[in-house]
Amino acid sequence: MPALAQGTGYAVLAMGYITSAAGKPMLVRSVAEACDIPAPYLSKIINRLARAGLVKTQRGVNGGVLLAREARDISLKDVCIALDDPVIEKRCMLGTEVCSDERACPAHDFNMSVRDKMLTFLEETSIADVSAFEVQRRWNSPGAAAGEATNRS
Amino acid sequence: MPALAQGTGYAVLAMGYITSAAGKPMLVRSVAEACDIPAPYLSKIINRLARAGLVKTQRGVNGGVLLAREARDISLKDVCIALDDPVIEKRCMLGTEVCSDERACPAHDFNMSVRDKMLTFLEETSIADVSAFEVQRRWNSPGAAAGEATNRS
DNA sequence: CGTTCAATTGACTCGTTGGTCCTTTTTGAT
DNA sequence: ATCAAAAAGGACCAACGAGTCAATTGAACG
Repeated sequence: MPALAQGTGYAVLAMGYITSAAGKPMLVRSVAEACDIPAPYLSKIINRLARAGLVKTQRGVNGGVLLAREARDISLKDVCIALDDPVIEKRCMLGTEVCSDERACPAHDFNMSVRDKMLTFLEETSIADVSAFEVQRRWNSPGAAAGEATNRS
Repeated sequence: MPALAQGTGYAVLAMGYITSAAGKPMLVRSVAEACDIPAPYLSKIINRLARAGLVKTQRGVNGGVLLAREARDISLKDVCIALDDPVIEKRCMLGTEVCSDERACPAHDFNMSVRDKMLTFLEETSIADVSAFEVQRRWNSPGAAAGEATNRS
Protein backbone atom coordinates (compact mmCIF):
# COMPACT_ATOMS: atom_id res chain seq x y z
CA MET A 1 0.00 0.00 0.00
CA PRO A 2 2.59 2.71 0.63
CA ALA A 3 3.50 2.31 -2.99
CA LEU A 4 5.34 4.41 -5.47
CA ALA A 5 3.66 5.15 -8.75
CA GLN A 6 3.94 2.26 -11.16
CA GLY A 7 6.26 4.23 -13.39
CA THR A 8 8.60 5.04 -10.52
CA GLY A 9 8.81 1.40 -9.56
CA TYR A 10 9.65 0.55 -13.14
CA ALA A 11 12.31 3.23 -13.21
CA VAL A 12 13.95 2.00 -10.03
CA LEU A 13 14.01 -1.59 -11.16
CA ALA A 14 15.27 -0.64 -14.60
CA MET A 15 18.04 1.55 -13.22
CA GLY A 16 19.03 -1.21 -10.86
CA TYR A 17 19.38 -3.48 -13.83
CA ILE A 18 21.24 -0.92 -15.90
CA THR A 19 23.76 -0.61 -13.09
CA SER A 20 24.90 -4.14 -13.77
CA ALA A 21 26.12 -3.14 -17.22
CA ALA A 22 28.74 -0.95 -15.62
CA GLY A 23 29.10 1.85 -18.11
CA LYS A 24 28.21 0.10 -21.35
CA PRO A 25 25.02 1.40 -22.92
CA MET A 26 22.14 -0.99 -22.64
CA LEU A 27 19.21 -1.27 -24.98
CA VAL A 28 15.97 -0.05 -23.50
CA ARG A 29 14.40 -3.06 -25.12
CA SER A 30 16.70 -5.43 -23.24
CA VAL A 31 16.09 -3.69 -19.96
CA ALA A 32 12.39 -3.84 -20.53
CA GLU A 33 12.51 -7.53 -21.23
CA ALA A 34 14.78 -8.33 -18.31
CA CYS A 35 12.67 -6.33 -15.88
CA ASP A 36 9.36 -7.32 -17.41
CA ILE A 37 8.25 -3.82 -18.24
CA PRO A 38 6.36 -2.83 -21.40
CA ALA A 39 9.14 -1.56 -23.65
CA PRO A 40 7.51 1.51 -25.20
CA TYR A 41 6.39 2.63 -21.79
CA LEU A 42 9.81 2.17 -20.28
CA SER A 43 11.15 4.13 -23.18
CA LYS A 44 9.16 7.13 -22.08
CA ILE A 45 10.23 6.73 -18.51
CA ILE A 46 13.88 6.49 -19.47
CA ASN A 47 13.39 9.61 -21.48
CA ARG A 48 12.17 11.53 -18.48
CA LEU A 49 15.04 10.21 -16.40
CA ALA A 50 17.40 11.38 -19.12
CA ARG A 51 15.92 14.86 -19.17
CA ALA A 52 16.24 14.94 -15.41
CA GLY A 53 19.91 14.05 -15.77
CA LEU A 54 19.78 10.71 -13.99
CA VAL A 55 20.67 8.63 -17.03
CA LYS A 56 22.33 9.27 -20.37
CA THR A 57 20.88 7.95 -23.57
CA GLN A 58 22.49 7.52 -26.91
CA ARG A 59 20.71 6.74 -30.11
CA GLY A 60 21.86 4.97 -33.23
CA VAL A 61 23.96 1.85 -33.43
CA ASN A 62 25.58 0.82 -30.20
CA GLY A 63 23.27 3.23 -28.48
CA GLY A 64 21.26 2.63 -25.37
CA VAL A 65 21.02 3.94 -21.87
CA LEU A 66 23.47 4.20 -18.98
CA LEU A 67 23.50 5.85 -15.60
CA ALA A 68 24.59 9.46 -15.59
CA ARG A 69 26.37 9.05 -12.27
CA GLU A 70 27.40 6.42 -9.78
CA ALA A 71 24.55 4.16 -8.79
CA ARG A 72 25.25 4.88 -5.14
CA ASP A 73 24.78 8.59 -5.82
CA ILE A 74 21.28 8.18 -7.16
CA SER A 75 18.68 7.87 -4.45
CA LEU A 76 15.16 6.63 -4.87
CA LYS A 77 14.10 10.11 -3.95
CA ASP A 78 15.97 11.45 -6.95
CA VAL A 79 13.96 9.10 -9.12
CA CYS A 80 10.72 10.13 -7.47
CA ILE A 81 11.50 13.76 -8.05
CA ALA A 82 12.48 13.18 -11.66
CA LEU A 83 9.15 11.52 -12.36
CA ASP A 84 7.31 13.71 -9.96
CA ASP A 85 5.86 10.88 -8.03
CA PRO A 86 3.03 11.88 -5.71
CA VAL A 87 4.67 10.15 -2.73
CA ILE A 88 6.86 13.18 -2.41
CA GLU A 89 3.93 15.52 -2.07
CA LYS A 90 3.11 16.52 1.45
CA ARG A 91 -0.59 16.14 1.56
CA CYS A 92 -3.15 15.48 4.23
CA MET A 93 -4.10 11.90 4.84
CA LEU A 94 -7.77 12.80 4.97
CA GLY A 95 -7.51 15.13 2.03
CA THR A 96 -8.40 18.31 3.88
CA GLU A 97 -7.07 21.42 2.25
CA VAL A 98 -5.83 23.16 5.33
CA CYS A 99 -3.84 20.69 7.36
CA SER A 100 -0.77 22.11 9.00
CA ASP A 101 0.90 21.74 12.36
CA GLU A 102 -1.36 24.52 13.60
CA ARG A 103 -4.59 23.32 12.03
CA ALA A 104 -4.16 19.59 12.05
CA CYS A 105 -6.51 16.84 11.01
CA PRO A 106 -6.96 13.85 13.31
CA ALA A 107 -4.35 11.92 11.39
CA HIS A 108 -1.82 14.69 11.13
CA ASP A 109 0.83 13.60 13.59
CA PHE A 110 0.73 10.03 12.43
CA ASN A 111 0.86 11.09 8.84
CA MET A 112 3.83 13.35 9.38
CA SER A 113 5.77 10.65 11.10
CA VAL A 114 5.10 8.14 8.35
CA ARG A 115 5.99 10.65 5.72
CA ASP A 116 9.19 11.35 7.54
CA LYS A 117 10.19 7.73 7.59
CA MET A 118 9.26 7.37 3.97
CA LEU A 119 11.38 10.30 2.88
CA THR A 120 14.31 9.08 4.90
CA PHE A 121 14.06 5.69 3.29
CA LEU A 122 13.86 7.19 -0.17
CA GLU A 123 16.85 9.36 0.54
CA GLU A 124 18.98 6.66 2.06
CA THR A 125 18.26 3.96 -0.47
CA SER A 126 20.23 4.19 -3.67
CA ILE A 127 20.08 2.49 -7.03
CA ALA A 128 23.24 0.67 -5.96
CA ASP A 129 21.30 -0.89 -3.09
CA VAL A 130 18.58 -1.95 -5.45
CA SER A 131 21.08 -3.35 -7.89
CA ALA A 132 22.87 -5.35 -5.22
CA PHE A 133 19.59 -6.70 -4.06
CA GLU A 134 18.51 -7.68 -7.53
CA VAL A 135 21.77 -9.48 -8.26
CA GLN A 136 21.38 -11.40 -5.05
CA ARG A 137 17.83 -12.26 -5.96
CA ARG A 138 18.94 -13.54 -9.35
CA TRP A 139 21.35 -15.85 -7.60
CA ASN A 140 18.84 -17.14 -5.16
CA SER A 141 15.77 -17.50 -7.25
CA PRO A 142 16.79 -20.19 -9.77
CA GLY A 143 18.42 -22.05 -6.90
CA ALA A 144 14.93 -22.78 -5.59
CA ALA A 145 15.75 -24.31 -2.17
CA ALA A 146 16.56 -20.88 -0.76
CA GLY A 147 16.53 -21.70 2.97
CA GLU A 148 18.19 -18.55 4.32
CA ALA A 149 16.17 -15.40 4.17
CA THR A 150 17.95 -12.67 2.27
CA ASN A 151 15.97 -9.82 3.74
CA ARG A 152 17.63 -6.62 4.63
CA SER A 153 15.87 -3.33 5.15
CA MET B 1 1.53 11.37 0.74
CA PRO B 2 0.39 8.31 2.71
CA ALA B 3 -3.08 9.39 1.86
CA LEU B 4 -6.41 7.69 1.77
CA ALA B 5 -8.48 7.93 -1.35
CA GLN B 6 -10.31 11.20 -1.59
CA GLY B 7 -13.64 9.49 -1.08
CA THR B 8 -12.44 7.77 2.07
CA GLY B 9 -11.25 11.04 3.51
CA TYR B 10 -14.64 12.56 2.77
CA ALA B 11 -16.37 9.62 4.41
CA VAL B 12 -14.31 9.89 7.58
CA LEU B 13 -14.86 13.59 7.90
CA ALA B 14 -18.55 13.27 7.17
CA MET B 15 -19.03 10.49 9.69
CA GLY B 16 -17.14 12.49 12.25
CA TYR B 17 -19.58 15.30 11.69
CA ILE B 18 -22.61 13.03 11.74
CA THR B 19 -21.49 11.79 15.14
CA SER B 20 -22.19 15.22 16.60
CA ALA B 21 -25.90 14.83 15.82
CA ALA B 22 -26.11 12.00 18.33
CA GLY B 23 -28.80 9.81 16.85
CA LYS B 24 -30.90 12.33 14.99
CA PRO B 25 -30.82 11.83 11.23
CA MET B 26 -28.81 14.48 9.43
CA LEU B 27 -29.34 15.67 5.90
CA VAL B 28 -26.63 14.58 3.52
CA ARG B 29 -26.82 18.06 2.09
CA SER B 30 -26.04 19.61 5.46
CA VAL B 31 -23.17 17.30 6.08
CA ALA B 32 -21.79 18.05 2.65
CA GLU B 33 -21.98 21.74 3.28
CA ALA B 34 -20.50 21.57 6.76
CA CYS B 35 -17.61 19.39 5.61
CA ASP B 36 -17.15 21.14 2.29
CA ILE B 37 -17.77 18.09 0.17
CA PRO B 38 -19.67 18.08 -3.14
CA ALA B 39 -23.14 16.98 -2.08
CA PRO B 40 -24.08 14.56 -4.87
CA TYR B 41 -20.74 12.88 -4.52
CA LEU B 42 -21.06 12.54 -0.78
CA SER B 43 -24.48 11.12 -1.39
CA LYS B 44 -22.96 8.23 -3.30
CA ILE B 45 -20.35 7.68 -0.64
CA ILE B 46 -22.97 7.63 2.10
CA ASN B 47 -24.86 5.13 0.04
CA ARG B 48 -21.91 2.77 -0.03
CA LEU B 49 -21.39 3.22 3.69
CA ALA B 50 -25.05 2.36 4.20
CA ARG B 51 -24.80 -0.78 2.13
CA ALA B 52 -21.74 -1.73 4.13
CA GLY B 53 -23.77 -1.26 7.30
CA LEU B 54 -21.75 1.59 8.76
CA VAL B 55 -24.54 4.15 8.58
CA LYS B 56 -28.28 4.03 8.32
CA THR B 57 -30.16 6.20 5.90
CA GLN B 58 -33.78 7.15 5.83
CA ARG B 59 -35.55 8.84 3.00
CA GLY B 60 -38.56 11.01 2.95
CA VAL B 61 -39.35 13.87 5.28
CA ASN B 62 -37.28 13.97 8.44
CA GLY B 63 -34.96 11.54 6.76
CA GLY B 64 -31.20 11.71 6.62
CA VAL B 65 -28.25 9.71 7.70
CA LEU B 66 -27.01 8.50 11.07
CA LEU B 67 -24.35 6.14 12.29
CA ALA B 68 -25.36 2.50 12.43
CA ARG B 69 -23.35 1.92 15.60
CA GLU B 70 -21.40 3.77 18.24
CA ALA B 71 -18.82 6.11 16.74
CA ARG B 72 -16.15 4.52 18.88
CA ASP B 73 -16.96 1.17 17.34
CA ILE B 74 -16.31 2.30 13.80
CA SER B 75 -12.66 2.35 12.90
CA LEU B 76 -11.08 4.11 9.98
CA LYS B 77 -10.22 0.68 8.71
CA ASP B 78 -13.91 -0.20 8.60
CA VAL B 79 -14.45 2.81 6.41
CA CYS B 80 -11.53 1.88 4.17
CA ILE B 81 -12.90 -1.60 3.73
CA ALA B 82 -16.42 -0.37 3.03
CA LEU B 83 -15.14 1.83 0.22
CA ASP B 84 -12.44 -0.60 -0.71
CA ASP B 85 -9.70 1.91 -0.41
CA PRO B 86 -6.42 0.82 -2.00
CA VAL B 87 -4.46 1.60 1.21
CA ILE B 88 -5.68 -1.68 2.55
CA GLU B 89 -4.21 -3.65 -0.32
CA LYS B 90 -0.92 -5.27 0.42
CA ARG B 91 1.10 -4.46 -2.58
CA CYS B 92 4.77 -4.11 -3.34
CA MET B 93 6.24 -0.65 -3.05
CA LEU B 94 8.08 -1.09 -6.32
CA GLY B 95 5.13 -2.70 -8.01
CA THR B 96 6.75 -6.06 -8.63
CA GLU B 97 4.26 -8.87 -8.95
CA VAL B 98 6.03 -11.41 -6.84
CA CYS B 99 7.08 -9.75 -3.64
CA SER B 100 6.75 -11.90 -0.57
CA ASP B 101 8.83 -12.50 2.52
CA GLU B 102 10.68 -15.16 0.54
CA ARG B 103 11.10 -13.23 -2.67
CA ALA B 104 11.40 -9.71 -1.46
CA CYS B 105 12.06 -6.51 -3.33
CA PRO B 106 14.65 -4.07 -1.97
CA ALA B 107 11.95 -2.10 -0.21
CA HIS B 108 10.08 -5.06 1.18
CA ASP B 109 10.99 -4.89 4.86
CA PHE B 110 10.53 -1.18 5.02
CA ASN B 111 7.26 -1.41 3.21
CA MET B 112 5.92 -4.10 5.49
CA SER B 113 6.77 -2.13 8.57
CA VAL B 114 5.10 0.99 7.27
CA ARG B 115 2.05 -0.96 6.21
CA ASP B 116 1.91 -2.45 9.63
CA LYS B 117 1.91 0.91 11.33
CA MET B 118 -0.66 2.18 8.91
CA LEU B 119 -3.04 -0.67 9.55
CA THR B 120 -2.63 -0.33 13.28
CA PHE B 121 -3.44 3.33 13.05
CA LEU B 122 -6.50 2.69 10.92
CA GLU B 123 -7.68 0.04 13.35
CA GLU B 124 -7.08 2.05 16.47
CA THR B 125 -8.54 5.30 15.28
CA SER B 126 -12.30 5.53 15.41
CA ILE B 127 -14.88 7.93 14.11
CA ALA B 128 -15.29 9.04 17.72
CA ASP B 129 -11.66 10.16 17.74
CA VAL B 130 -12.19 12.07 14.55
CA SER B 131 -15.34 13.63 15.87
CA ALA B 132 -13.70 14.73 19.10
CA PHE B 133 -10.89 16.22 17.13
CA GLU B 134 -13.21 18.07 14.82
CA VAL B 135 -15.20 19.54 17.66
CA GLN B 136 -12.00 20.72 19.27
CA ARG B 137 -10.93 22.24 15.99
CA ARG B 138 -14.22 24.07 15.68
CA TRP B 139 -13.63 25.59 19.11
CA ASN B 140 -10.12 26.61 18.37
CA SER B 141 -10.33 27.88 14.88
CA PRO B 142 -12.65 30.87 15.22
CA GLY B 143 -10.79 31.80 18.41
CA ALA B 144 -7.83 32.74 16.22
CA ALA B 145 -5.17 33.45 18.84
CA ALA B 146 -4.65 29.73 19.50
CA GLY B 147 -1.29 29.80 21.27
CA GLU B 148 -1.30 26.24 22.58
CA ALA B 149 -0.84 23.50 20.07
CA THR B 150 -3.73 21.08 20.10
CA ASN B 151 -1.89 18.23 18.47
CA ARG B 152 -2.46 14.73 19.62
CA SER B 153 -1.58 11.63 17.68
C1' DC C 1 26.49 8.73 -48.85
C1' DG C 2 23.26 5.79 -47.39
C1' DT C 3 21.61 2.19 -44.55
C1' DT C 4 20.44 0.59 -40.27
C1' DC C 5 19.93 0.84 -35.54
C1' DA C 6 17.92 2.83 -31.55
C1' DA C 7 15.95 6.47 -28.93
C1' DT C 8 12.32 10.38 -29.52
C1' DT C 9 7.93 12.13 -30.20
C1' DG C 10 3.10 12.57 -30.66
C1' DA C 11 -1.38 10.65 -31.25
C1' DC C 12 -4.21 7.56 -29.55
C1' DT C 13 -6.70 3.89 -26.34
C1' DC C 14 -8.41 2.24 -21.95
C1' DG C 15 -9.75 2.00 -17.08
C1' DT C 16 -10.34 4.30 -12.77
C1' DT C 17 -11.59 8.28 -9.78
C1' DG C 18 -13.78 12.24 -8.79
C1' DG C 19 -17.66 14.81 -9.85
C1' DT C 20 -22.34 16.67 -11.99
C1' DC C 21 -27.14 16.39 -13.08
C1' DC C 22 -31.58 14.62 -13.63
C1' DT C 23 -35.08 11.20 -12.65
C1' DT C 24 -37.10 7.76 -9.66
C1' DT C 25 -38.38 5.87 -5.39
C1' DT C 26 -39.64 5.96 -0.67
C1' DT C 27 -41.56 8.13 3.27
C1' DG C 28 -43.78 11.22 6.70
C1' DA C 29 -47.11 14.72 7.30
C1' DT C 30 -51.34 17.22 6.14
C1' DA D 1 -54.90 10.45 -0.96
C1' DT D 2 -51.69 13.64 -1.88
C1' DC D 3 -47.73 16.48 -1.58
C1' DA D 4 -43.24 17.50 -0.57
C1' DA D 5 -38.86 16.06 1.33
C1' DA D 6 -35.16 13.21 1.11
C1' DA D 7 -32.17 9.44 -0.42
C1' DA D 8 -31.25 6.21 -4.50
C1' DG D 9 -29.94 5.47 -8.98
C1' DG D 10 -28.47 6.12 -13.64
C1' DA D 11 -26.27 8.63 -17.40
C1' DC D 12 -22.91 11.33 -18.26
C1' DC D 13 -18.28 14.17 -18.20
C1' DA D 14 -13.30 15.45 -17.18
C1' DA D 15 -8.76 14.33 -15.69
C1' DC D 16 -5.16 11.29 -15.03
C1' DG D 17 -2.09 7.21 -15.19
C1' DA D 18 -0.78 3.39 -17.74
C1' DG D 19 0.02 1.59 -22.00
C1' DT D 20 0.19 1.05 -27.40
C1' DC D 21 1.61 2.25 -31.99
C1' DA D 22 3.56 4.42 -35.82
C1' DA D 23 6.35 7.92 -37.62
C1' DT D 24 10.60 10.70 -36.92
C1' DT D 25 15.06 12.05 -35.70
C1' DG D 26 19.82 11.31 -34.84
C1' DA D 27 24.12 8.65 -34.76
C1' DA D 28 27.51 5.24 -36.21
C1' DC D 29 29.55 2.48 -39.64
C1' DG D 30 30.52 0.35 -44.00
